[in-house]
Amino acid sequence: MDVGERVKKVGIREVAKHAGVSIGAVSRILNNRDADKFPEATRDRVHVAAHELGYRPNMLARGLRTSRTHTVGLVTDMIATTPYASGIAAAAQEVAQENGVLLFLVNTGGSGTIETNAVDALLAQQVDGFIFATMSYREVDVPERLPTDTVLVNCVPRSGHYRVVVPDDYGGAHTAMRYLVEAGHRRIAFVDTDEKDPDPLASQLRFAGYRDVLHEAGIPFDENLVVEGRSDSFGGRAAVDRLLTLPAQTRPTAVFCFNDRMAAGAYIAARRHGMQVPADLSIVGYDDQALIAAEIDPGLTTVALPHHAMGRLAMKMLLGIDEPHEESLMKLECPLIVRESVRPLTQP
Amino acid sequence: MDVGERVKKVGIREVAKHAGVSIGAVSRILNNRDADKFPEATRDRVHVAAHELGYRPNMLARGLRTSRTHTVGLVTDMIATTPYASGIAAAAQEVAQENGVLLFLVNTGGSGTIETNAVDALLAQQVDGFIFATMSYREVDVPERLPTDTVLVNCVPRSGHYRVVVPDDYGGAHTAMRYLVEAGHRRIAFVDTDEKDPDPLASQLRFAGYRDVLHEAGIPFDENLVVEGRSDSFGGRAAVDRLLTLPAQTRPTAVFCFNDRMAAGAYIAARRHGMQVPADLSIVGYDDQALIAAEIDPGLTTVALPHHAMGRLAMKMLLGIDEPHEESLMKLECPLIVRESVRPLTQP
DNA sequence: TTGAAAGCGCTAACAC
DNA sequence: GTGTTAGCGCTTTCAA
Repeated sequence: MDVGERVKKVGIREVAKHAGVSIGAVSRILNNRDADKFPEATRDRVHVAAHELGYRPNMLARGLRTSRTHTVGLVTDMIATTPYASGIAAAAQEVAQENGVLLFLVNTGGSGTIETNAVDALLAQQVDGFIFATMSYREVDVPERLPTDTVLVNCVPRSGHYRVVVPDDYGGAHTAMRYLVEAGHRRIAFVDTDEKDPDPLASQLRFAGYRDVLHEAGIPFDENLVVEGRSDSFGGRAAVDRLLTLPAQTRPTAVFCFNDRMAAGAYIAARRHGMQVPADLSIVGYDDQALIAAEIDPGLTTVALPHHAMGRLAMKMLLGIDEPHEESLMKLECPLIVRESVRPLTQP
Repeated sequence: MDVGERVKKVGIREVAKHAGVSIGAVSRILNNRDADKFPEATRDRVHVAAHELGYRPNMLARGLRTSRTHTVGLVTDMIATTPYASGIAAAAQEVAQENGVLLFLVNTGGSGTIETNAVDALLAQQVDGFIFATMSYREVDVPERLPTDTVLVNCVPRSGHYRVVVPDDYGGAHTAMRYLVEAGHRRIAFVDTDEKDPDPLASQLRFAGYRDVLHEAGIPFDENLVVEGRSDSFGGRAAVDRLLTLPAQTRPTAVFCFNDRMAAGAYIAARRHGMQVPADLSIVGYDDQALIAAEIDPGLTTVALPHHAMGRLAMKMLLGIDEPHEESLMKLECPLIVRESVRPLTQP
């Protein structure tokens, strides 16, 4: 298909001939393996020859010989249309690149068979390691044959022992709720997702943070203030709509939403009820979702998910850089991003 | 680092011994290379042995021998936080998977040196081919050493000849504008991006569609109705804000926005001016951006970018499936997605 | 200080 | 029908 423009493959052999040394010498000099034992003249000749010929080592051959391919596999259950966690992959790739490692990316869409096949294919390519990441923070059945030195991101294994990198959702929710309580809010609703199928750790932890802050602040828990809906703006809107039809005395002054999409729905519901955000209703989200949180009006105060940090850390752990992490469970902070959707409440 | 649980590598040799045949026979039987010349009994023995031993071919060795690795490299300028075009990568990966090919993903962030290094690294891994994709539709300087059989997605090469897959932005804009004109609008604004740095083909083509429909409909072009801003909701809001302070007679009844983020800003501006969408202002976006277009209130009528289709097609072209595409420039349709942000205008 | 040679696991050409 | 063998391009041990 090509018109022969693909340069005739130059291998170590041509370099050796060109430099007038043996191929063994070339290999050792180019790889700095006791290269200092060669006189500088020889080393230069080799380097020059390699450069002139445009020599590029064949990583297949090297990998076959050394059984290290400088490739890693990242398998995720991410779905095409979900920009959610693509930051994880991007960050992992970034670190890989910084270390001369190439990343195989496989999207399984969550299918177990595809996962297994992907792992097998990757294993056949002799990858040096795996990262297994999920879109939402949950418990997972780890695919068969996934090596035990794999790093899991955004999920915990239902069985077996792996290194794991997860967001501190409990802490994030706790911070957000304290922010609301300290702003004087006492009737705070929790707008949860109703998608409880694959053990939704995120939802549980965020709810726990909600409940505990209430308790710590001596605010009685009111189950009427916990509502559920689909985890998108429609679900958020419907759920908050229900909240806002409550009698004025029991109606919340603030809502803490499971995620930013639901929070966006909360804005819509509030508007439909003739309420201003944050004047009449304060709203806090979760995720710091690009294209939503910052761009909505008014800017949404929310908790950021450390996708980038998780991706980077996972790859570093896998590549064995930055050793200090002896923990095998890394919980990363979810910082509160303060924008304009919460207003301090003067105590009634 | 592992506790030796990594099963002792079983190669073709063990399978041969186990089945009582030679390694050549195993290779040919397992690869169906004139496997029919072997009696069924032998073939079975080999298959059984391979299965029992959990044999997995080493793709490095195979690749070294056959010089086909069943891997392809996808290099993009995508930025971590931009979910924009991740659909391209997901779709490409999907097709790769369907064909037993593994995808190397490299994010360059647009840096030329990183691009070049990525291409070299990928070449060293002996990938079978490349896809080069950009986040926004524009002209690009193709990285050095990128093979000429690479498929470009969402961009056209400034020089050289490559197969290219791009969205039909002119057509999309044309469709959207006709929709507006047919709804009776005559004062239609174009809210363009002001980011003209890397030749913004998208912007040029969408503007051309805008201008041409106006002309075809006999509507005079009014330069006051073309405004620019940053291509996010803030820019859209500011630009539309300017539009809405125009005197009532010249104020637009509809705005066609460069993208959905700007359209979201247009909603905000309208609201701030006490106007309803679409009652007082009709809005059309571009991109059909996930998490925005469908979830905003009211739902945004917009033009969808065929990211998924582009990714699939590009990979198919690269892998040589679906041959009928003799064209080397594939322009993919951008369908209009009708939601609720446009209202028919009764002619004044 | 350098070269020769033995493989890494596989495929393909050639024997038998 | 099946076995043998020569590499693919590289690293690495052992000799010289």
